[in-house]
Amino acid sequence: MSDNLASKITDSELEVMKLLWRAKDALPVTAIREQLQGSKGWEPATIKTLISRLVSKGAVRQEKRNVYYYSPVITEKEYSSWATKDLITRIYNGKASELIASLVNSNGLTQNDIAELRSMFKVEE
Amino acid sequence: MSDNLASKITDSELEVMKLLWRAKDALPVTAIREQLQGSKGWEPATIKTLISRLVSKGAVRQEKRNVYYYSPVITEKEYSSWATKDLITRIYNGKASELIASLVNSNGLTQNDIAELRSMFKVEE
DNA sequence: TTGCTTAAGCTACAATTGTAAACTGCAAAT
DNA sequence: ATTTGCAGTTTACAATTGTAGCTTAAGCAA
Repeated sequence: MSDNLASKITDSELEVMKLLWRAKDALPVTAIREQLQGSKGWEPATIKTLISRLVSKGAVRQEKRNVYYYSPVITEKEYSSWATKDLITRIYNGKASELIASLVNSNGLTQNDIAELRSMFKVEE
Repeated sequence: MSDNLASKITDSELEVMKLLWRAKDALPVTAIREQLQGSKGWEPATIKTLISRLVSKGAVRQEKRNVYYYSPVITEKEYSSWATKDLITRIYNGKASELIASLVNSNGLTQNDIAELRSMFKVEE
């Protein structure tokens, strides 16, 4: 994912992306609005603006049916791994291990996380 | 660290913070400028603006001597662990283990990182 | 067919951010 | 004593972001 896409997804826009990622198929504005109006308290116009901006940024694709249907161009995995790498670059000198060390040392991990990680790094491969 | 401090440190400001974190003692503008003008190509005025903004945000403290000396109020560790938690909250559903899983699946880890993690999560406590 | 609803597009506007110039006052050099 | 330069302060200005209204056109209800 080029810096031109993900790097420009803002916080508000990310809420729209999350919704689209959850949806299995393309959604019309109506559906997007229904979900965000409640959870975010945004006006319809606000939601339309966010969608438009995502389309111009190339993060969301629109297909014309009766009405436009929107779906994500970049996947959630692409985005989140990009965001993680970006964090590592910006504040951990590019070293993932520093990120993890920081998590461990700052009590950023719950017992549950630790348990999961343990099984994750047990004996596989 | 409250959301009011770290959350508002912007990318440009972060460059100033990094410099102050590296310095053992408080620095006068002169010293800050010297280092950032070269590496960043910023005009003196720009650097002064960034410092002022950091001071108003409470991220940097100034002490009057002959001239003001600046030093960080929040530590690098505080900031980076805050930024990490913020990332986890925003895009990993609050679960650190999802962050790490993403790192693993997107080849964000070197062999070395993996080895470290394995010993980190093997048999302790 | 005629107006009502609403999608889509365009415009708005304040706050923040990146970047910097202008101004002001003190301190050092002459 | 004056001048000059630079620290500190104030102001600027465009781009981005958060938030939203206005306008236009088209489909649907009456």
